[in-house]
Amino acid sequence: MKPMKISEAVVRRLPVYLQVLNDLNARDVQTVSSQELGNRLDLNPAQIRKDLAYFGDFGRKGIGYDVTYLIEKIRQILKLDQPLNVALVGAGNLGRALCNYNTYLKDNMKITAVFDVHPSMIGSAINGLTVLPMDKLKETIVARNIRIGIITVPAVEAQHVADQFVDAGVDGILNFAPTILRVQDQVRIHYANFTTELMSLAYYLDEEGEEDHHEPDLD
Amino acid sequence: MKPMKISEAVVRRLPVYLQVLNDLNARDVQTVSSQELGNRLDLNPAQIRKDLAYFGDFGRKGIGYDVTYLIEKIRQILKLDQPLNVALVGAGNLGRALCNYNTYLKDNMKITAVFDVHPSMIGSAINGLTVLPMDKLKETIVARNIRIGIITVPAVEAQHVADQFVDAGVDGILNFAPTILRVQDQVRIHYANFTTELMSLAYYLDEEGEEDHHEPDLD
DNA sequence: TAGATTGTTAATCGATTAACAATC
DNA sequence: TAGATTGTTAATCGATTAACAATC
Repeated sequence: MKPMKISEAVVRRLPVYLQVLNDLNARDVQTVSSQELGNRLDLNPAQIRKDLAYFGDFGRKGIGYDVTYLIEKIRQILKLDQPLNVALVGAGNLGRALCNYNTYLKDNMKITAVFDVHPSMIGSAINGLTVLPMDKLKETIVARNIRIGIITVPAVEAQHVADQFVDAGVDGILNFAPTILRVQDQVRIHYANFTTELMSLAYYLDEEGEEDHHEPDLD
Repeated sequence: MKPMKISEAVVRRLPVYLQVLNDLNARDVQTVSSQELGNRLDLNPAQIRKDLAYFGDFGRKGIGYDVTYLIEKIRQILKLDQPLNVALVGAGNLGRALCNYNTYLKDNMKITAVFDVHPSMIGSAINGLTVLPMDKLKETIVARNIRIGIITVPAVEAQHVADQFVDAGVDGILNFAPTILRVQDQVRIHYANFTTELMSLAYYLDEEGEEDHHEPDLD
């Protein structure tokens, strides 16, 4: 257990490594080098080695990394080797889509409670879960040991939901609403906002065209 | 038109500035300082000023930034002042949720075509759009001047869909499938993967607890 | 004028990359 | 042994922040 501070950039790359490793594993690849991983991810091999070395000596000089072993190790680092209960507020289109994605069962992360403010929603079932009213939020989160809250309500309601999550004692929030949330420092917030993503993508349209995009006619 | 290279970090902050500015605008705030924006976003005011100064002199010394003017300018920078047509492949739960989010009409970005491989889906309507078969993809993208493709299919199909998007001539792809895509360099790919987001969030659980989280009993 | 706040330069900080001894 | 590849140190690169003259 090294007391070294790991940068957020490193932590964000770990799930991506895991993604590629799972893919290699599914194709029965036994061993992979940082070079090979770098190719697949458009990342510098030295960076990958350095990232992994923060957490231990997972590779073998002259050989590379054992795929299944590295998967196991990264899963441990990300705490995916133990169950993680998640609650979701907002049983609209997006919320329901996420609930149905409980494919990530294999990663031990599971949405175990769904809430909504709308009386018409309450009591309906989504992928085996009954939608609960907001006044059951705190007791459910405590009783089911829920650590993370997902917010899929409209932007105007998001802060209010966040406050209730924090009050109920969650440690992290994943916010899909297009708004900034203010919470106590010890609660971590990640944003998953596709509008933002789409906007930054829009910036780059034609951007490369300004350099040398004079397509030679190939007829 | 300065020939300066803008870093990706800067571009990714612009939509977030826009979010906050729209919020201020909705509450009839006329003017905002970098200090105030920094407070709301947990960002250094100097960074905000520097980010904006890459694109022009939008502020007034001693006063701050005019909210509506800055919104207009950022929208121009992100090319949100002109229509941007988007196509989506994968009319499952998530795909339908995104189509129904065409709230972002006000930003001129609009999903104008939806495709799916499953015959059972084809012909059905989602938020006014008819789901089309994949063999109509290229002609539709060309005909409707679609610049961006959204992928909401399972991971194993994602690369194939990406190839078709690239072949049809899109400039950017927003990929929701949990897999890395390989495309020609001039096509830009952004990833919107909540599993990844959830995993990196999981890493931080209890992390702050190791520092000094000895909650003083307050009874 | 005094106070506030920008745009920008210089200083600092941190992250990425190159290079290489260790070793499989 | 020769070739490959790690883990790690040092060098480089780039991004963030501090500081301040300009000016509203």
